[in-house]
Amino acid sequence: RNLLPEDARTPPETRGMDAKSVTPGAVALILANPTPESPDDVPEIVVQVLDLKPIGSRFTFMASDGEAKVKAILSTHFASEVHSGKLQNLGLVRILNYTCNDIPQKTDKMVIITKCEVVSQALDAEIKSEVKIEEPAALMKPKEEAAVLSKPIGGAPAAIMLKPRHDVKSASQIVSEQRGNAAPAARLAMTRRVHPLISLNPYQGNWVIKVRVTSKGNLRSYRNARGEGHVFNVELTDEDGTQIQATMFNEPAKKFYPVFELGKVYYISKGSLRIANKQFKTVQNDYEMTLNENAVVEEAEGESFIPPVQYNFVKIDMLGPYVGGRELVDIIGVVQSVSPTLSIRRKIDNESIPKRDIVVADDSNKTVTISLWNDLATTVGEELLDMVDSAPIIAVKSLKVSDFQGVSVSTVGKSTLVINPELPETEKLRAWYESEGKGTALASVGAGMGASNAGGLRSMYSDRVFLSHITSDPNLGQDKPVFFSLYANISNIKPDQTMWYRACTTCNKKVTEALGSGFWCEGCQKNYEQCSLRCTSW
DNA sequence: CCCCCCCC
Repeated sequence: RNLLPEDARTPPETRGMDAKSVTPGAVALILANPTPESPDDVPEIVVQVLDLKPIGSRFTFMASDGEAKVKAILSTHFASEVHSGKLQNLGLVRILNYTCNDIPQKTDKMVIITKCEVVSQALDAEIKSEVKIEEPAALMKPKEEAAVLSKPIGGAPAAIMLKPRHDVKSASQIVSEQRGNAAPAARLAMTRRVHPLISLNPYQGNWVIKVRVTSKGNLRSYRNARGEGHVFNVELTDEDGTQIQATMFNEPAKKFYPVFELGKVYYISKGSLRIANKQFKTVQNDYEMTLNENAVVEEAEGESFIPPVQYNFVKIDMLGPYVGGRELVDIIGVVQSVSPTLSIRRKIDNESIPKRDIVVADDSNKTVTISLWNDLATTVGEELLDMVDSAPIIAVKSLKVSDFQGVSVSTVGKSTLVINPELPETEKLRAWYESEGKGTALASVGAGMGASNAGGLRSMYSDRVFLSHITSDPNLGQDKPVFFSLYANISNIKPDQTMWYRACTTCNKKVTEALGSGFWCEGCQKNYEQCSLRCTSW
């Protein structure tokens, strides 16, 4: 392990906002010490930010010391610094902790910055040093690192002496030592450095992560064309807030199901990573993890707590694009009504499942029906029924959006519901409800669509339209009416070739709007309150 | 390798 001697480091008290330039040789310093154990092992490193750009929810840039450059990626939690304008392109940042993403057979190194501070906002130009240096020490193989001597560059520390590390113990080492009876494999894993989740990749398997179980799925069995088996998923979150989904199959699924507990913290090693299928992604990570029988999972004791749930609330009037999709949504709203519990018989196996419908409203001035299932229907639903008169606010995580009644939502196995959550949104909603919502007759988000579609084509979004209960499916032919809803991109609909008209829900013939209300159907010779929307071509 | 999640 490569470390700077104490006197080569800049004392923390001199690390201020006063640095006006980069640390000469900074890139070489980083690459010579690719995985510092803690911020104490990181010398003064100030780099200039070049080519700052977003990649997904994160930002990358080229970290420049005026001479050499290295690709850098900022942990997700620095995104706000960029958005706020504090961290700017051409600005200076002091790197306080980092880890290098070491992909074998790849020459381009990447520094993952886990801690940094802004030293200066954008300078006028890119800093370019006149000094030429030779190959950075970085290109050496790990075994050769032990005796690196860095070159004196400008005003940089004269010599970078390296010493074996024995002075700083990582938390995992301490835990490891306290647990002398751990399995040898586990103990070995523990003595290694804890990697930030963001640094993991499919090409390098030698890591240990320290993560909290922030979602635990059921141990399910499945049967399909490829065979049958058992499967079990967890969502893991590290201290940077990076998340990954881990999957176990068959024996490992059974083995680890009782090991992983919601809210507990674990050291994990010897898992494998693969590119996550975008279609089924439940967390923000390009990769997903598989744990097989060789995986090492060790609880970090004394660190258990139920983490604050991270919500991504969708306003009720914005549920449309999620209809029929796989993406689950979170909703926060005021409970307006709670139905009795019903027993629903599942078609596939005749099993009875308790269900309860509740109606919630939010400050988009819309309501939506939420179907609660199982425990959420019985226990939680009963609690809601008891307090419905006080208009409780609920936060529901992981809801499936369907087109029933135009738009409605339903809990799934992993859904959670919190009554009167301590969130800023709760206060906002309460204020809205008291001042406005309570005294207003709010419409269901699905009203005017679905069975009660009387309004024709509704354009809710700039790039798409919501069509509900179209009575002709172009795949089935005009004469075979079906009922379905969809969101279609406007670009897929050719306005000049498309005729929209209102059709009778009974005979599917064109109807005319009746005087007063409803629709007159010539075919039925009857007045209807509802009609459907039909299109003659796609 | 799952990715289903119930009923109208």
